[in-house]
Amino acid sequence: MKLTPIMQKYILHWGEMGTRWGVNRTVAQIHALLYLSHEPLHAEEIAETLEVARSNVSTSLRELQSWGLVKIVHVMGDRRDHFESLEDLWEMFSVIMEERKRREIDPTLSMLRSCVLEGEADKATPEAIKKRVQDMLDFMETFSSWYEQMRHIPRPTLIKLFKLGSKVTNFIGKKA
Amino acid sequence: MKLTPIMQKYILHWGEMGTRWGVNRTVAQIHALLYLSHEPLHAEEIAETLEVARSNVSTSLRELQSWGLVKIVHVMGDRRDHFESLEDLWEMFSVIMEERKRREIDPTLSMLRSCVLEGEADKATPEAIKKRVQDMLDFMETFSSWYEQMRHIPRPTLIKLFKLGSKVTNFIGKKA
DNA sequence: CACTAATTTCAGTATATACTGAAATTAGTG
DNA sequence: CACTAATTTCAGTATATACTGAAATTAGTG
Repeated sequence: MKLTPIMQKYILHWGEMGTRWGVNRTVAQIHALLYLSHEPLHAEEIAETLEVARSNVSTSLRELQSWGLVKIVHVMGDRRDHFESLEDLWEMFSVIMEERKRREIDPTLSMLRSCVLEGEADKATPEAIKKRVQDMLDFMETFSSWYEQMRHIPRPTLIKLFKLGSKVTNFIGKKA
Repeated sequence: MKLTPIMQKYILHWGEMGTRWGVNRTVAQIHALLYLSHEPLHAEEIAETLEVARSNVSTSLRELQSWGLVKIVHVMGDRRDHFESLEDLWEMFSVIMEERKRREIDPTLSMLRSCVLEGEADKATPEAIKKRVQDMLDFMETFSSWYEQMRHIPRPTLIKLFKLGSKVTNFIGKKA
């Protein structure tokens, strides 16, 4: 696939951003490329377009699939696997949130809970420090349960809520 | 400072999480240590506690200060700089959001806008692809303006809003 | 303003991660 | 079921980033 300057700019920037979020450059670039592409691409084409090794593409695609951001499709008369990205951005966003929560927030909550638990019997750790741990746990649990509720709201309602922005406070202002 | 097992567990986990979010391990560990500590620490003590080079601590503290997460305080009768972390977690969270937006989202918005702009005169890029770029821009702008509104809501109202969770939809359900 | 403690800078090195290319494996096809 | 295309695995290498320790700088103190 031949990249136009606009596509190049987009993909390079995305790769750059990826690295800042703990996603490797190639993975982010492939995701960007597949998002832009209006048709599924096969691995060979991705490798040529981004000028990276075929094997690198293979690994990166596997990673993207494990996130649920990319899936395999097949094209009639072609035995190669083709890949396409989620295109709905709300969907994409929610998939990323979900995965990051599962991989990062949940383990952190476990860690915090176990710190609090061990803290009860532990006389070596000053109370002030135990309190900090407890505060962090409370904070993250508030957040986590907020998120848990948000993800069950039907998509259209959620979008409405977002577009409403700070106007929601008009309602709760009266109530609370 | 002597780390108890709980503190150690907390700090090591935090360092680990940091790396997944594009923050280097030592920076994240120092932040965790200062958050836990009920009193400001000087650089030497941080270096000893975490068993890293003094110079590394210096650089990392500078980074944390640039984020606004840590600030210098002075202790009577001691000429060394001491450091303490923000302790309010809502504050900490909002500082991190603010910085990440400034460093990552804003530049991405610029990139997307310039892609859309160049797209107008560009005949090489297929319309379908231009549309994807436009969609991404719209999505991120919705998000960004939502965030912009949220950050102007007074802290207590915001906290109320969070604790309310999905119940907010009760209100908008009737309205929208 | 000389002295010393504290801090920062920076070149060099270590470490972690990304990437390559060849070899091995898997899976379609006649 | 032999053949070949497609894909994956993996050891080796390259690259980016983190970290160290010595030297330079800064800034308090008598």
